[in-house]
Amino acid sequence: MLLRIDPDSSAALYDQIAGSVRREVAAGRLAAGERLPSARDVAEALDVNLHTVLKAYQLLRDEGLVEMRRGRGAVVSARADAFAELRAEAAALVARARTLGVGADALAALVRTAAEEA
Amino acid sequence: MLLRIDPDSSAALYDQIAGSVRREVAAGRLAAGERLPSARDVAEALDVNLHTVLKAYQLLRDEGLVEMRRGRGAVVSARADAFAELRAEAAALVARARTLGVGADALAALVRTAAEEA
DNA sequence: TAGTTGTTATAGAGGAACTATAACACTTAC
DNA sequence: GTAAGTGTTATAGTTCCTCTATAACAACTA
Repeated sequence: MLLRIDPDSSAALYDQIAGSVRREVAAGRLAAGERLPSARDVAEALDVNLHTVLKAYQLLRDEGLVEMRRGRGAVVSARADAFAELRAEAAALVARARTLGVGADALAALVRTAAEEA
Repeated sequence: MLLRIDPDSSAALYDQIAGSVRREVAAGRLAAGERLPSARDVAEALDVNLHTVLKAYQLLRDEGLVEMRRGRGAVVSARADAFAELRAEAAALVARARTLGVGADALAALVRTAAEEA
């Protein structure tokens, strides 16, 4: 489990943390059923407040990627498998966008727009 | 040109406006070379501040979707054609994600993550 | 020349993000 | 049972972004 954040990024810290977890899941380095490091451990490792990590975890929970219960910690949900499956297709779309001169920001916005239409 | 915003949405107003323009472009209702309505007109129509509209336009410029020059207005760039081409593929990815139980937020985040990796 | 456009500057109100501390409820391991 | 570890909730303060408001400026068009 490698979680990275860039304090100079314009993206919110909790978004960066959530993004790190998604990256691990999509890459298959974090499979369904596995347990995430405790929020307190992550907070200490990244030198960030506990609540910031918890907000990231809750965001992932809202997305259905992890399940959380107090006392037990955060566990990657079964939906993670679907997430990993989508990875290759997402990467293909990114590559295709790149050949057309469309950057990451624009593509992500386009996908979000497409999702809102359906 | 139909620009809509939802004041109750959690999304930033300038993001909603930019999203509206992307939607028009992706749907082919706004083609390369066409001119966007002036920021002042949009601001008045949506009952929003001029700067909020300009921030949306500047965001689209950073994405390469429009070109702006003072006195002349904002014009849809040639890259818009590529944008429209990507629309169908983006929609297909969204549909596939939906069958796997992955929502819009999670998918958009995944695409952004995939883009950052490459 | 007159009108329209994006650009830049300044200032303020409101809300979100992040931090900090503390207590609580549930689970696991001993 | 007890202790340690977990997410959950509460409160409060600081900082930063969003949005508004006003004004002037520079480039283009008719």
